[in-house]
Amino acid sequence: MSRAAKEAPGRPREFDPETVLAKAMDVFWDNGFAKTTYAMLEQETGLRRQSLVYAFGDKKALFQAVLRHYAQTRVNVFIQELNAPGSPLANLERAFDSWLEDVRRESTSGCLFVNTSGELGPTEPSFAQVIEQSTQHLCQAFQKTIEAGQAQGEIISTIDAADLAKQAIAVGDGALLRSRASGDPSFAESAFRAFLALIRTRD
Amino acid sequence: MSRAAKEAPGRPREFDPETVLAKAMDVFWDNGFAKTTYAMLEQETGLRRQSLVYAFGDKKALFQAVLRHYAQTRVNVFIQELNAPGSPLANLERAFDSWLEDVRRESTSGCLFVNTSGELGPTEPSFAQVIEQSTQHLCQAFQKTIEAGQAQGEIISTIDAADLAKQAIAVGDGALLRSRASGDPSFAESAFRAFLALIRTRD
DNA sequence: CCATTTTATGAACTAGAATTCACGAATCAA
DNA sequence: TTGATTCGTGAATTCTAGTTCATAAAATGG
Repeated sequence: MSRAAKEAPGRPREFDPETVLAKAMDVFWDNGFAKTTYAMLEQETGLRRQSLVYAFGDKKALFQAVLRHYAQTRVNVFIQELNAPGSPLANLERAFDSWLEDVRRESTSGCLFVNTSGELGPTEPSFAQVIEQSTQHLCQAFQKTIEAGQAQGEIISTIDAADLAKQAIAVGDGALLRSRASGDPSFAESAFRAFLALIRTRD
Repeated sequence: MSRAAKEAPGRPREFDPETVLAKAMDVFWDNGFAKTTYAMLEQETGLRRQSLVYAFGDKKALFQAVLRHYAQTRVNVFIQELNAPGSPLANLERAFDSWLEDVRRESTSGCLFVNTSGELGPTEPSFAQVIEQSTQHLCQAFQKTIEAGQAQGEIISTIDAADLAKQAIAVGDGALLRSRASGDPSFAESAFRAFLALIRTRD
């Protein structure tokens, strides 16, 4: 991964792109795409706007890189939590719990993909595509975990796992959205609690 | 409602505010708050920008009026569907069906409140308040319907109705968001189908 | 040491959009 | 008819924000 870091011809860049991307992500996450200005990005990253443009392209290209960074960090670790060994139902509970932790820590941030989908919808295909692809991966991970839970008898098996997976994502997205808008984590807590109780097999 | 329309001192306005508000709502609904320009609003409403400013105030005030109009029309008819006489479960199904119809007809619109929450979150309290209040009304309507269904034995009663109501809203919001982003109604169809199947009592 | 290439910086440019100004038009009261 | 009040219209204004230009700095290769 870290090869070919020496033989560059010109002046070496003085920053780590991943680190800068992470900082930029926070700015976009807090403010959305339209309301984020280069002045904010300069403030947070410490770079001048032209350096950002040079390294990542214009504002849209930068945001696209940010979305990919979000998918590779946030969403993928979430997927790994779902794929952990052990009880599938427990994995689901832990996944929702980690969402709740985010909501409790900084309730006004929500999910970057949810916020972006709400702000821009399908109007910017380059953004929508990144989000769509990552969401499908997440959906598959949910489905796989749910199917495993159904096979083990932990999760109700009278309902199609693919439908349940989509419902899980819908609940997560909706709850994060509402919690962000209201600044109150209790909405997400209620919704998640109800969902987990519903899919558990009765005994 | 339509009293006191004659005794105005000056020149009478040449348009119906409600009609104009409905047209403006469509523009904001399609484009979001930031991306909507006065040029678009002029195009759609037929009014000049200064007439809009004079009648409704600046852009934020206009959008606030639009949000209230949305609550009074769209959301309130939805609530009435939930409150209809007859089977509570059937009312729930009909309510979700009417959401689906919207998604199928114009899949890229979604819900104005969801889109706005995603775009602006809590940064504009005057917007967030209108949305929050309307959402609470909707939540109460869901809860009431669910409680009635539980009393009649149609709906599973081992889970708190308040939690279920929040989950219903989360599913609706999330599914509308995703369907808008992808342009595909099938996500909402799956999520709704799973939710309705889950809350129905097994027999 | 010189040519080349890439990066950093400051300033200028440009476009778009919300707001405001000034004036004409329409209605009512007296 | 006149004055007061509100509404409609077109243009000007002002400001913000993304993009681009020109130049300096720092590395590599021969």
